[in-house]
Amino acid sequence: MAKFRAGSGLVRQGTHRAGTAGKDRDAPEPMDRAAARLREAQLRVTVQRMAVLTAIEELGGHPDVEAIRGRAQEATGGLSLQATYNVLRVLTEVGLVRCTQVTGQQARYEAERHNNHHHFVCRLCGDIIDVDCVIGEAPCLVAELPESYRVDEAAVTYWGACPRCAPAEHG
Amino acid sequence: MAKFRAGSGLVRQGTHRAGTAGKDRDAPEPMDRAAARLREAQLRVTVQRMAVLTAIEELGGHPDVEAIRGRAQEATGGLSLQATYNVLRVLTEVGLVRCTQVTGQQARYEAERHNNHHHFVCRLCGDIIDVDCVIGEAPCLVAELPESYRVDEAAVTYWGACPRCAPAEHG
DNA sequence: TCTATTGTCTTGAATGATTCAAGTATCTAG
DNA sequence: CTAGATACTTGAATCATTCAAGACAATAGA
Repeated sequence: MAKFRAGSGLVRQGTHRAGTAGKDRDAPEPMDRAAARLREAQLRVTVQRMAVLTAIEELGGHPDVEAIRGRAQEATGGLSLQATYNVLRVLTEVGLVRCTQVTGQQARYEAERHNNHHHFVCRLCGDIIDVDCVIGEAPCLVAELPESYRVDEAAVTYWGACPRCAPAEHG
Repeated sequence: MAKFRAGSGLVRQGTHRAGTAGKDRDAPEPMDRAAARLREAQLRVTVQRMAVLTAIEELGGHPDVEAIRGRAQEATGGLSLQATYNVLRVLTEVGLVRCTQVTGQQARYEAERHNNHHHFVCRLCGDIIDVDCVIGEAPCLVAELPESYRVDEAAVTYWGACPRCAPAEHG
């Protein structure tokens, strides 16, 4: 869990005092990618943002805020809950991460991969799993709605029991 | 807003002191239907449950807890928030009403009509509108999931801007 | 490299929907 | 009509999320 700081690594930027820390020489690859992503999105590059973005990518799946914060703290040494929320909101706004909020659960996040997938939610354990859309790019978008409705997204959520919980469901 | 009580009306039940109030002789039709529905569902018939069920049906659309309580209070004269939640949970459990919870909004309820429809959600005003499924009974249920996953429902949510909000969206 | 400006982070408190708990009132079977 | 079970009321608690003010850091410009 190598800690890192905002300006470190291959970042070509006004401030170019490379190796300030001296100990994070071999860690930075994913962090630098995160920094590049942030710049592309016109966002300020901060330790917290890099840590959160990297945490989501490395955790995989659909972690919640607490899990993301926990992972990000390993890299930053301390990340406030508020900052976690702030960063997640910003990252979601610019489309770097995707927020999925399921009935009665807290928000969950995942790295945006632009592959138009949907979600399976286990009613028992609450786990969320990606499901590729078999119908195509925009699945059920052929809704019978008047033209006056602007539809920009169709989200499909499958409900059921996952393999681990399905056996226990018998009763 | 005629108030009513549990045993009133055409209810054939142990307690048969009809006309206790004497003023709600012509109102009871929807309430009695509610009472019948509750009994069919093996639930105890209470003023609060009848009022909530009737409120949801008469309100139409997708009212939230507060709206339902407000309407139900007109009939009961006073319905606690807790009771509203309790009743809604029970009614949902037995399938008399359907709960729809959308990202970041409070829960909304609608009368269950068993017609397999989906929802359009306006990103701006949060309004929810029913959308009939064009593909058929079980729309996108052909998910590419391993057999070990038990899928029992596929919910499609369309996101966009409703007619009232769409014009304001132009920036 | 240094400084100013702007935006972000931290801390602590507030919000709001929902739920828990204890006591009272009501429903239903007998 | 009574007993027992269940539901309702009141009041407090929970939990994710947000608001607000001050401390701090990142970027642009000198």
